[in-house]
Amino acid sequence: MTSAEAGPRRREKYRHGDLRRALVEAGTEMAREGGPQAVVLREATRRVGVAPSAAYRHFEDRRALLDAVCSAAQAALAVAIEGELAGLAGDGNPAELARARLRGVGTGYLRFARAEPGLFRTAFSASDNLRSAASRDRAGEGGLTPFQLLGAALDELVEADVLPRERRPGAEFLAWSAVHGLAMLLIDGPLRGLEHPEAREVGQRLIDMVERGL
Amino acid sequence: MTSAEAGPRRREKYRHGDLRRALVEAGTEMAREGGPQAVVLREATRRVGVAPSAAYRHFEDRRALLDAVCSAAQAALAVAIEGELAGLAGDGNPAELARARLRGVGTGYLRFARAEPGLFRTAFSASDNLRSAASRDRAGEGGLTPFQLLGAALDELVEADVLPRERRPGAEFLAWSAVHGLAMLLIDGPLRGLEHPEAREVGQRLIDMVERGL
DNA sequence: TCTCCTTTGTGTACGGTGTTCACAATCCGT
DNA sequence: ACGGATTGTGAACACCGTACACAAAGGAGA
Repeated sequence: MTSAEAGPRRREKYRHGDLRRALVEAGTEMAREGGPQAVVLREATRRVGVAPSAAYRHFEDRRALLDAVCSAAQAALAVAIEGELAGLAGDGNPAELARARLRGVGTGYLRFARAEPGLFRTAFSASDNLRSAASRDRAGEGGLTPFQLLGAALDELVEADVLPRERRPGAEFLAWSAVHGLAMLLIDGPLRGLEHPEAREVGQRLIDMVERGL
Repeated sequence: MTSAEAGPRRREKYRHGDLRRALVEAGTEMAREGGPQAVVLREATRRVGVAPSAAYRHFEDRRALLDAVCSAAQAALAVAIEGELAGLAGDGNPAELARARLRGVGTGYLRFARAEPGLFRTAFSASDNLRSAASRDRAGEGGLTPFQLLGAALDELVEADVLPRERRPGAEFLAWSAVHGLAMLLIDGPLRGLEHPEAREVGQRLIDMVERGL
């Protein structure tokens, strides 16, 4: 008990314990509120209660922090898609189930984009991040990234004989393009402000187009 | 001739003449090099040779400058699409020409995205800008914005009896979604670095999907 | 032509940001 | 218990967007 008088309360622990995770969580919250632009290194350290330079013990860059947040956002998207898929029950017909699962990936994707626009934009903020899309911390509970979930749904479609096998290679890029583009239109573009029923309808219509045209 | 000795050469004209346009041009060049993030107000004034605060005589905000650059980028995109369309000659069959024109809009869009990724990203940087997409300074030589060019192509498709009239309303959003999404994949996403022949092929395949599924 | 007002660019200043670096506190293996 | 590696601190730098008072230039009316 050297100095227990009314000095400014000492920090409980000099070491934080898990500063890296805390910073990513703070950054994720900021991304949720304002997109990738809003994840500000100094603000993150402020929220965690730590000096700005402390972040550099765990991230080389602001960009590195943003990449971690980006991964977290992609994982959240994967979880949303998994949630959409979980409610699907096969009524015996495997072809119909496979189709429903592909639609589920699309609607889950769009639902997440509208529910969490900040996180969604962050998940796809430009960087070298998206190159290796197959990483554990970009995945959901099942261990699959959003991209891999889409690929799996397409594989099931082939297995159920509804998508010709020769059309399978590269099909994920076509489907992904369509849904991702619509998501952008809905949150940033001219379709912003479309309310739930209309947004849902145009989403379903787009997925119809993909199903028909794939 | 009050002070014509060896003083530091006076600025030729105190008034710049057309500072606003000069700033937009500088900003556009920076956007071309590094996307929307790279259009920095101070740097623009530096390139033009003017004090930073001078910009505020012509733009309320950095955001206002960026919006102007964004409009210029959209106009450039419109010109690129028009260029793609200009090479098309009808071989008598109006249905085939209409189809070719729709494809032209898509390939022009994708070509521009790959040729000018910085400008492309800037053209669709998130803001209130995209809401009123119909403005003269977002248009090409023909006075139509990229969005309106797509709409016109779809109208021709209806006129040529290849797209059923009841499917026309809202179709631009479906087509735009697909092409825009692919553009994003090609410049920022997992398809980055795809070279010309492959990129062109996946583009054509996507447009096939749209044509079939619309 | 002179004067006065409006427009447009200047200089300075403030707060915020990312980043660096020497230093201090803590933890951990020996 | 000790000594080195790890992790957080504080001060500093350069840069950014923005605000404000001031000065230079131009134009309208006498």
